[in-house]
Amino acid sequence: MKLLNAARTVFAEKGLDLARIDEITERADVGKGTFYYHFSSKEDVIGELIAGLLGELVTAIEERCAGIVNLRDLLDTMIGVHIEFFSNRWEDFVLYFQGRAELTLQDSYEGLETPFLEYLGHIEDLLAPVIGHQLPRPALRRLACAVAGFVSGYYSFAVISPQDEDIDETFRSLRGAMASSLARFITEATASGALATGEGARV
Amino acid sequence: MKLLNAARTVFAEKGLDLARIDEITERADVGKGTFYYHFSSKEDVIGELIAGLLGELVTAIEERCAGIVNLRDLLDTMIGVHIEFFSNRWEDFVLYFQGRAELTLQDSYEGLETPFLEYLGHIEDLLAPVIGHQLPRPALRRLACAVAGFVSGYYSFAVISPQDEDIDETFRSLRGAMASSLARFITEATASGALATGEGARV
DNA sequence: GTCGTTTTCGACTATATGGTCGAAAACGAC
DNA sequence: GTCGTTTTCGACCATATAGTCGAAAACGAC
Repeated sequence: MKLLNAARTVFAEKGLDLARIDEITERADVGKGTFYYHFSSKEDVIGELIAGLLGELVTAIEERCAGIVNLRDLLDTMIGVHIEFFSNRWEDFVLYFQGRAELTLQDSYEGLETPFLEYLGHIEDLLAPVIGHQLPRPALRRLACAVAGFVSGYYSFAVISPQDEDIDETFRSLRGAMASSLARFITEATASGALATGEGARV
Repeated sequence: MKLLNAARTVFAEKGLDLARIDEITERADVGKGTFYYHFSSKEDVIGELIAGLLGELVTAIEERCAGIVNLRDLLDTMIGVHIEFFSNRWEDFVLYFQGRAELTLQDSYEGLETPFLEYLGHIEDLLAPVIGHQLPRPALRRLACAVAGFVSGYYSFAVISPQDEDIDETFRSLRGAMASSLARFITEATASGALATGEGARV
């Protein structure tokens, strides 16, 4: 929809908080009333946008990762899906990242947390059967966090490097090394009992 | 200073954009005029806060990493410094993360980029002599991005996991595995020529 | 204790912006 | 073409908040 697209653009440009409804409606070339006819508030659009985005991402992950039984392959594919997904969708990456940043705050936008937790949940579900050991939920969650965090962490930092314009290309070239190292990371962390021990920390 | 501390707290609570000057001055228990006597604007405090934070972090990194010649040890120490630094400094981590999120936007706060680039620069300078191969600057930058991104990426995601309250503890337990895998990541990426090749992508 | 300087104060201004609302257009069934 | 429903419109309201400013307090040198 015209409004959602305009919103996506403006949010990616100004950030969730500083984006103005007026600017969204202007870009979408509709009256302000139209906006409030379709959405109940600013929070509402943000929620819809992020939920849609993560929904798509999850679908892509599920589709491409189904049936993979090898940890390294799974991670490689997962990373690959992220890269391909965000490739040429810069606005969506910013949205994803901004949404995540909101979550570190005390009062983030209503309903932002749920889609992110679902997203993590799906990653966990894919990881679980492929990892040798039987892991408790919280440990799995930590691994899912590591996977998602590593990918977006690198991506987000690479971004502020001005001389390096073709991030996707660069990222793709690092993908293999990253998948291997993540797989080893998981294998080692699991085997060493670091995760099982962390268990006692507070689960 | 009272004002800086109040500002830090409020920014970490509400986010850079939504934090109100009024709330900062109230918390600091000073008049509004006092704020504007010390800082020229909201941007000004943000800049000062982030620059101070990253300066401290860089100092800590330099101190602890000086003289380490082994890649794995260097990474382990680097990660360790980050963990220790942000341990019990939740507000500062949020600030760091929010600041980074701002950088993905078109018009981020004036002067936020510089301290982050300096921070990356220091990481690069430590990494460079320890890596076997001679790498071009942009490739080094990518590695620095990976290190910083991985650490904060995991940290930030782990945060939204509600059942897992002792993040620092958990993180500490994963530290070893992470350092090894990052070291391998770098070694492999360098050896495989992925970074050198990425060179052609746009350097 | 006086006087110049530094620092503090909070009422006030200017403005920006989320959200409302009643009227009008567009649509579509008949 | 008429009438009820859906959708659009943008002027308008209420409010929040960054930043100003003139006056007063605090300080400190002598």
